[in-house]
Amino acid sequence: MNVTNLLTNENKYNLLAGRVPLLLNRYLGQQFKNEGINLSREQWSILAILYHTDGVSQQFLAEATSRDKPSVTRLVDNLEKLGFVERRNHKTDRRLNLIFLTDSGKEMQDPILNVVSKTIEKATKGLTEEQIVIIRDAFQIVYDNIK
Amino acid sequence: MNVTNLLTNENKYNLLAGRVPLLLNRYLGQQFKNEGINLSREQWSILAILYHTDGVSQQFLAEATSRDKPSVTRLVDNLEKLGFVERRNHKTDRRLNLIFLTDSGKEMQDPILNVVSKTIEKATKGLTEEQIVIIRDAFQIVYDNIK
DNA sequence: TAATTATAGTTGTTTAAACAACTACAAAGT
DNA sequence: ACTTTGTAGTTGTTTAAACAACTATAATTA
Repeated sequence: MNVTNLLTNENKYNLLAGRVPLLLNRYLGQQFKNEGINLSREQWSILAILYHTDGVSQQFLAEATSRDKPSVTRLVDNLEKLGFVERRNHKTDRRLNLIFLTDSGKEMQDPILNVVSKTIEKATKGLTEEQIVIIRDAFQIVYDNIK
Repeated sequence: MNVTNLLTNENKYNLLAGRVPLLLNRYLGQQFKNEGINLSREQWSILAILYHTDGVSQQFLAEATSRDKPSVTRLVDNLEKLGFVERRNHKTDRRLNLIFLTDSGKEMQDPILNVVSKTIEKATKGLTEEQIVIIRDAFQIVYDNIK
């Protein structure tokens, strides 16, 4: 294929980190609110890990979400205030907090996934699986380049 | 092509608005800092518009960067404090601020574009133009779906 | 012309990201 | 055992995003 210099570096930057992620995050936040779910998109990213693996350390959450430790400390603070998670001490290693879903947090799983599914289905309407797979592979390359 | 359900909706969400944009933005901020450029990535997004079209309204900047008006007010505040832009009154419509680059702001253009180019070249090393074009078209679809 | 509506921008508040500096604890090396 | 190094988490500060509420001005329309 012979595609020559269609995008400047600035265009590429905007493509990879520009308005689409910004809009999608904003849009998800609005959908949560519309459905009466009192949750930020960032808080959801933490809950999403816990729905997969409950009872992990903050360090694990930081790595899994590519955030730094202070960011996770505050997200967990706020999720704890909302009553969705709780910190428990590790049995033997007193440095670790293990983060567990509360019953209330577990009850949120279905409603949250519902909103996320509707949101992403609307957002990706018209995209082929082929496009999505290409994006996935391309983003993996970018991730490896700068991680 | 027959690719069946490779990604869940949650995976798709993370793909479009997840860690890659987060990491790329963080990485660009670090590169600016390394090069002694006292500028946030968000401030750069405003300067980038002005390097293309100097002397536009804050409303224009808001639409061009998909930010809301308060966000632009504060970005312009901070760029003004840094001495890179100035607000001027519109001749006839007293509601409008027109935002102009200062000499100091204009002097930043080359150093900034240098950092952005290096950053994006490192980040996209190994991507084909074909992949980038597919991402561009796919993101346009997503943008139209949720804008 | 006066009232209404729309547009441009600002301010207040909450939540989050990034980074530096810090405390507490565990593990390794001597 | 003691010191050093590494790991886990917190706190302080600055910058930004989102949203609501607000002021000022312009455009519309009754």
